Parts: sequence; C-alpha cells; structure tokens
Amino acid sequence: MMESLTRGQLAKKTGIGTEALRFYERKGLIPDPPRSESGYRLYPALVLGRLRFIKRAKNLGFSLEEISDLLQLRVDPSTTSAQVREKAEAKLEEVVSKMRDLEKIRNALEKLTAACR
Amino acid sequence: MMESLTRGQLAKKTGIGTEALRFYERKGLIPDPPRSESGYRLYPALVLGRLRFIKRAKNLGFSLEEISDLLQLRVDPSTTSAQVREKAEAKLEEVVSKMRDLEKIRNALEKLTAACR
DNA sequence: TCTGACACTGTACCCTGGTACAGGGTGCAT
DNA sequence: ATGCACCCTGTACCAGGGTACAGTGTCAGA
Repeated sequence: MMESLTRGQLAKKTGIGTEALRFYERKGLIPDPPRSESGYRLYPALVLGRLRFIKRAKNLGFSLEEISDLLQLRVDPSTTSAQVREKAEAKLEEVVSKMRDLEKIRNALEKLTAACR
Repeated sequence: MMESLTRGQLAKKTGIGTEALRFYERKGLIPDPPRSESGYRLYPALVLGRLRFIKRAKNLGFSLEEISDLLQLRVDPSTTSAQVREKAEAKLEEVVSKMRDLEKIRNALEKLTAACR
C-alpha cells in the first residue's frame, strides 16, 4: 500500500502529531479518510498539501475555524459566486495587513541586529 | 492627570481589554505601573507602543512568551552582546519565514479572486 | 507463532490566553 | 450627599487546541 498513508506516516511527513490528526478530522479540517478492512485510516497522498497548509496558517495565527474557511475557498473555486469572491478578498486584506505587521517587526529586528555590530 | 492613563483609557486606546492588561502585567509583558495614592494604576503614555506591538505580534501567532523575548531584545540594545544579536537574528529568520508563508497564502487568494471574475 | 510497533475508540486531562464575577473603594458630576 | 462609572483584589471559570491514557485489535518481521 504505497498509495495511501497511515496516521503515523502522515504525522512523520507533516510534523503534526497523530492525535492532532484525529482532532482535525473531528473538526472537519480534513475529510474522513477511507478505512482498511480492519478500520485503519488510509489517507490519500493528497492530504499532505492540505495539512501543510493548515500548519502554515496556524503558525500565522489563524484559528482552526478561519483555516477551515480558507480551505473552503480554496476548494470551491468552481462555486464562483460573488460571495466567495468577497470572502476571499476580505481574507486577502487580512493577509496583507499581517504582512505589513510582520514587516514592521522585521524592520525593528533588522535595526537591532545592525546596532549589535 | 493628562500625563498618565488609567487601565480603562489604555484599554480604549489599544483595544485590549482591561482584564487582559492586568493579565499582561502578571505575565511581565508590561512593567508594573506606578500607582496613585488610592492604588489606581497610572500608566505612562509610553506603554501604548509596547501594547500595540504585543497586539500585532499576537495576531501573527507569536505566543506571549515569544513576545516577551522580542520585547527583551527591543529593550536591551544596550546589552549589545553577541548573544542578543544571535537571538535577534533567529527571530528575524522566523519572521522572514512567516512572511514567505503569508505570501504563499496571498498568492493563492489572489489567484482565487482573479478566477472569480 | 510470537513479539513489538503501530492502529482503533473513548474519555480525561492539560496549557494558554484570557473573561467574569464578587465584594469592595474612589471620584466627579449634579 | 448621592449616584454612577470606574478602579482595586482575588478567585473561578471558559474556549481553543491539543495530549495522554486505557483497553483492545492488527500486522510485519525474526
């Protein structure tokens, strides 16, 4: 079965704990995977990208709920309604604002390291 | 007393709740302010910048402990040791990495909104 | 075929970052 | 002199995001 991954393999590849994977599943952040005869989860390799996205976004201060929204957007570009676009634009604004804030912090740190010469 | 601010005034100006201010004080994120005769906290206007920094950093996913570190660095450029510089550079690396991640998300969102035309 | 590492479920627990009282004092505006 | 809004302390509680069992089943290698 090189096609699908177990919980532990996924954990190793993403750096997300096995229990957290179960937690994300309960929260609907990742779809319930198919199961083997004996009940083992068999994740399609696909979810790797999704999990890496979740990890990145979480690290940037997005809540799991916000991440869920972002994933909805990402998945739904077929549902190209004006509402989806509005949501995406709002999120985009948020992201851009975060970037500005990071830049401020970066500048401060750069000044600091420069001063430490 | 236009020179110093009460907890409530500070809360209004920063958007951080009065109880959270007390919490930050306990955690050492802001210094214990001087008190009036009757025990009221009298914050010097100075702390405004510090609090805005805290708020920004928190929004970017830094924990209060990390923020405390960042503030240490910021305050200590007199203690210009190689160690401080190293710490600052490590943090800087982290910040830059976060910016890259935000950029990825931004690109995804931009593609999305463009596709929703 | 047995043993060790992993998987399953459910439930309990934990840390972080606050928020919400309760029970009291202050201060200014009318 | 009396509200009313705000401040004080301490303690209890809460939500989010996991983490840790306990008890049991599975599977791959020696």
